[in-house]
Parts: sequence; structure tokens; C-alpha cells
Amino acid sequence: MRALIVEDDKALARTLGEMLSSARFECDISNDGESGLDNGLSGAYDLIVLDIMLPKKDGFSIARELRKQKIAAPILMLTARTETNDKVRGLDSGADYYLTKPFEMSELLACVRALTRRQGEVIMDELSFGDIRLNLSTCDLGCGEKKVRLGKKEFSIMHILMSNGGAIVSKETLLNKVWGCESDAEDNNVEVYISFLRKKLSFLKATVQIATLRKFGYRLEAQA
Amino acid sequence: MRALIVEDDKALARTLGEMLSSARFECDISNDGESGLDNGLSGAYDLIVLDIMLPKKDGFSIARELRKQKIAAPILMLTARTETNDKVRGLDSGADYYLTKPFEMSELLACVRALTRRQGEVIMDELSFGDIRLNLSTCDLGCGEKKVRLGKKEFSIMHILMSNGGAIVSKETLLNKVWGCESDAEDNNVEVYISFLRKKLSFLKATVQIATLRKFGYRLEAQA
DNA sequence: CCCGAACCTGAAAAAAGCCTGAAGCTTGTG
DNA sequence: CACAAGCTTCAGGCTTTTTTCAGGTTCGGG
Repeated sequence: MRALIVEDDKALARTLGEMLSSARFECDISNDGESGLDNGLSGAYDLIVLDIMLPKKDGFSIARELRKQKIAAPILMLTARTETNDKVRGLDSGADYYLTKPFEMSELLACVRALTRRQGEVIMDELSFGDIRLNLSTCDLGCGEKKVRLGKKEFSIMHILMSNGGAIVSKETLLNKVWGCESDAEDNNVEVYISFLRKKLSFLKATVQIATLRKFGYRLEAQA
Repeated sequence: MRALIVEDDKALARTLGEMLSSARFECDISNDGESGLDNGLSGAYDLIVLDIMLPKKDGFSIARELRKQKIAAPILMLTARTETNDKVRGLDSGADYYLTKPFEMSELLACVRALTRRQGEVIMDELSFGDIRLNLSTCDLGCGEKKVRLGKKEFSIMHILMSNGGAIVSKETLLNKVWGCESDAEDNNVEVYISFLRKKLSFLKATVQIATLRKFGYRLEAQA
């Protein structure tokens, strides 16, 4: 899971980064509103922590813009402002939770868990599609009795494909979510991993396959 | 949208009910934990507002039980307890938002809006005309049980035809929208793709057809 | 009824996109 | 330090999409 922290107070940003890392997030930090919005728009994140008062662009407008561009990641708005009016404004701009400073680490983490629970189906620790099962805690991909261990990147890709049901996932999405939008990985990297995954699916004798939709991306397909 | 309010303070319960009604919710009220849980388990609600201190059964265990029984409705936990520990416990038992009393009406309503916003989100959108369906997330064109995959240009063209209902779409429009106005593609390119699409429609045995209007363009027609 | 413009469509060439084995890196571990 | 596992890069070959072309068909006006 990737998180974006948009916060101009660098000390706080680092602290947040450490907190979230301890909750197994990979974090990117933006120190001003503009870069925060840019990063957020990449669609690479599963969580966005947003301060309100920021240089260049405030949190409200960032949230609004992200939602307008169909970025669905949960937004946790984090600020010193306790005015009811600000809370309302924050939530109505598209934030999912409004937390006021100061807050304790345990509280922040509980919010994060609550926010990401639905998205990543953290409630279950197994995802399934057709005849394959992805164990989220051991990274095993199983089918019937057989199973194989997936590497970290293989796992992320399979995770994304499976949680999207049968819908198409573009290479760009995969690059952003798996490699991060800062990375300079190219389409071919995705192709290589898709190839690895296909090899494993075929080893498992799974009926589920990864279908290529030229110029669109990939998707899972059940049945033979 | 239906809301369940689980709150033993009858005055507060009524106030909450009025607030939510003003936000166009139909509200039911339970005054103790047991009946709250029973009602919640019916699965009839799109929102559950839960107090923590309740007769017979506390809010934490209600939330936990609801989640265990796969009730997915957003839970707004509402309480006078401000201890961080309680917040963590509340959120971790399955609540989606923790609001401490006293709170203002506007704040509550903003939370509710934030919590219910995601409900209406459609995962798979589909465009249909006559007996054919164009799945926008998988790029399949379907009719009855059968379906075929469309290539990118085929998809764009079909998309345009279908979203125009039965209206005429000129070749020029198609060239501009599908090839881009910079392109030097010619009318014949469109014709070739229309031909591809017709072949697929006929394979699908669809009643919908692509009609040619000489000198004007193309349009979809239902009927046999 | 005839003619030309508009349209259809099969085939094949051209281009774009994708697959995958192999080799070279990097990183973490015993 | 050496090894293994995972990651990246690369290049050649393969597949699908897109374009092009040419011969045929249909339509409407004169």
C-alpha cells in the first residue's frame, strides 16, 4: 500500500512517514500543495494524508480537484483548525476523515485502518477470483491444492488485478501503483512481470488467465 | 437511504432523527444495544449511528458483530468519550467515523455525507442500446450471452455511436474524435472500421445494426 | 436507365504493441 | 564474501491493430 503525505512542516511529515511506514505503507511526501496535487493525480496511492494550510494550494482545493479527477483514494485531512466550519468544508471537499492536531499516533493509525479497511479488504486476508486465491499475508497464490509464492512485485500486480475483478487495468496504473509515479520503470517491466505471473498461473493449472487487451491493459478472465 | 440510530438518550435520538431526516434519510431508532444489533443485522440500512454506552450491549460489540456478519453499512460512532483509547477501540471494532459529543449538526451531517458519498459509486459501467451492451470497464460488446472483444478504435467508434443514441454521427465527427483532427486518416478508414463492427454485430446476432445514411454518416438502429 | 459519387469489404502490407529468454544488477542473508 | 532472490534491461520474434488498396456494390440525380 502506498501513501502520499502532503504536509509542509517537514518534521511532522517525517513523523507521519515513519508512523505509516510502521503500518507497512510506502510513503511519498510532498511539501507543497501543487506537488501534492500532481502526485495525487497519478492515482498511485491507497491513502492520502492532507494538511489544509499549505504553500501554493490549500488542502480543500486539492481534495476537490482529486475527487473531480476521479481519484478515489481515501483522504485523511489533518489540521490544527478545530472550527466546525473547517471540518464541514474539509469533508465536503471530498475528505473522508478530519483529524485535528494534536493527535496521538495510535489514533491516526486507527483512522488509517478504518479508511483502508474497505479498499484493500483488510478484513479478509484472502482475495479470490475464479479458481485462484491470493493469500494477503503470506503472498501465496493458490489454486486447488497447489500453491506458489509470489515475489513482492508479482504480488502487487496480482493483488491489483484481483481486486479489480475482471476490469481492465492499464499498464500506466500498474506502473504507478507498483513502481510509484516517481519511478522511471517502463512498460516492458510490467510485461515481464505479467509474463512471470502467467507462468505461475499455468504451473497452478488455473483456469483464470491474464488477458491482454492491446492498447488498453490487462485483466483477469475466469474460465478456459 | 435508510439510517439506524442506536442511542438510549431518547431526546438525543429524536434530535438525530430529525437531523438525518432533513438530510433525506428514513430513520429507525433503537434505544438499547440488543435491539440495535438486531435491527442492524437486517441489512436494511445505508448508515448506522451508534452510541457506545448503551443498555444491554455496548457499541463496540455491536459494531464488531455487525462486521462479522458482513454488514457493510458505514458506522458512525457517536459518544461523549474523548479518550484516544476509546477512539482506537471504536474504529478498530469496525466503525468508520468517531465523533465526540458535543458536536454541531452541520458537522454530523458533513460526516454523514462523507460516509455515504461512496455508496453510489458504480464499479462497472455499461452503455446499452437495443439489445447490445458495451462494457466500458472491460471493452466487451455483448448481446445476450455472447460477447466479443473490441479493439481500441472499434471501441471508440462504438462508444460514440452508442452514446449518441440513435442519432446520426458523421464520418468527419468520427475521424476527429477517434483519429484526432491532426491525423490524415481518410473516410475509408472509418468505413473499414464500420465494416469490422458490422461483422462483430452479426456474429453476436444482435438486432441492432449500423445504418448508413448516405452523405450524412452512420447511426445505430434497433429493430430486426 | 445510365453514370458518377459514395460506400463496402477482402486481402495484404505496414506499424504498433506485446512476449519472453537471457544476461547483468542490486540487495539482503547466512 | 558468496549466494540466492528479486529486479531491470535488452533484443529478437511474434501477434494484433491499423492502414492501404483495389475491385465491387449501391444509391440518387439527370
